[in-house]
Amino acid sequence: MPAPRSRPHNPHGRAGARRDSQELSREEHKELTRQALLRSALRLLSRNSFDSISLREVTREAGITPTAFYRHFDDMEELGLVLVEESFGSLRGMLREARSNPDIFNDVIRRSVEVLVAHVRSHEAHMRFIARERHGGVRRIRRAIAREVDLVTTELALDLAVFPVVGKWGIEDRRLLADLIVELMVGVAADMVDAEPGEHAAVAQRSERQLRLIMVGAANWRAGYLGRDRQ
Amino acid sequence: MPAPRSRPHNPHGRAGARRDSQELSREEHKELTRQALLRSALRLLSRNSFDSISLREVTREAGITPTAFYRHFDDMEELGLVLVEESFGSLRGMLREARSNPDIFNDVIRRSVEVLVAHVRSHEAHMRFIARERHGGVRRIRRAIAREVDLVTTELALDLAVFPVVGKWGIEDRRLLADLIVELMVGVAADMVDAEPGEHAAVAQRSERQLRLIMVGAANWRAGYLGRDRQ
DNA sequence: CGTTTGAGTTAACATATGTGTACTGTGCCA
DNA sequence: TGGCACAGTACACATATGTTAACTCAAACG
Repeated sequence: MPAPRSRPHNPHGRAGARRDSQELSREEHKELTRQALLRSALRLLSRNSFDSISLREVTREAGITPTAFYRHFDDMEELGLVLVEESFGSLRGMLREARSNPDIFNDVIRRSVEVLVAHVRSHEAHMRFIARERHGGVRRIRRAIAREVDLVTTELALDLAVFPVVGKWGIEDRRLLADLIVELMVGVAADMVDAEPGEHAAVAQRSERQLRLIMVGAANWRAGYLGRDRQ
Repeated sequence: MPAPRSRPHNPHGRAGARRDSQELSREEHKELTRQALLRSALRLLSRNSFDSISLREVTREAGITPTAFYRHFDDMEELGLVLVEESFGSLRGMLREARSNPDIFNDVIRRSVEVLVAHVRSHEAHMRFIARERHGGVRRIRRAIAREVDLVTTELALDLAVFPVVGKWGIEDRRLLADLIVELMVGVAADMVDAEPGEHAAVAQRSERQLRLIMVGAANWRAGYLGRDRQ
């Protein structure tokens, strides 16, 4: 018995990571290891896809026993759904904010891209997770992400009403445009998390120009949804 | 011993799937089980992501023993890379063809979308695989897909030279546009494999309109890459 | 201050995985 | 026709997984 069972409990093994049990209430502690689990999952998810990482890996990374996992989540899937929520938590509000103050419509584009870029930078792991699982292997997670993306699209479609030309379109057509824009932005986020940090600026600039091109198309769009373009 | 070991070899268990060993040469047979492995993998990949399916699952589905796998591929990864090749095999040629005959430029759009939709329909499993693994968990596969997408983009950028307005742009700007278009198309394919077959037409129509909007933007684009849109 | 609660532990289970080694038996070629 | 190549098999291995059951022991509560 080289290491006698003299450490028969040691709670908050690494989970707390800040300080020991001192001056932390019981539920504060629980919340802390819950966060540790989420962050551990996120770290593993930057290398592997969701349905290939195991419950045991996550707990190992978080510094707790496999069985303790069940104190926090029923399932790995449940943890994944929380990650989806987290990922879209702040983004939606920030994007809407970037679109308000419609002083100069031109700048709305640049600001939206800036917000997205900033969000990708500060929530890189989350966004990589979203990009990876958007069409990934776990049905419920795919659905959850689709729902969130849909919300963003719907909001954008509504906000587009204040734009000069587009504002006169029907909601259907504005949704079409919103869909195009959101799709582009998701693509940008996906490209960015795969790119080197040094390339972020280039990706951002490219997508800004593409967004601008779309807006030119919108400004010159006519004759409704079946309008022929005037090549 | 209810089932005595009286079946001590039985090659082509299910792999052949057509007929028994009769009238099939040795290497024809090998090719057949190779195909069986690829198709089995593809079937599993419609439900799970690549790095979560196991070698054993694939062989089980194909009707051979796990160890026989190594007669065909070194690795699951190698099998994955073959799937990437297969997925882009016919698509690229068909797309280029759809863009040739630039009689009426307007129709090029509709025809391109048609080709894509047809390809998605006839290669649904492959396209789902691509959509799923484009940002998926396995590095080398991601890279391989990126390379293929890049080729498609480059080809499109070149072909855009024959269009009336866009043709006068520099290659850089044409690549920007090509990139936008390809990104949209990949998104369409991804949406389509997730959608019910009944919705295919709607998705196709939506994307065609979006593509048209982009072309309107291109037609009215001016003052180079920093041009301000004329809202 | 004694009791209860519950986050975390250890131990054990049935089952799954990738891969090595040794085999078998048939299609093919000399 | 005899022998070899080799696609496929059987068996074994170390290791990994999800989950159950019974526990410990400190914080929170009466």
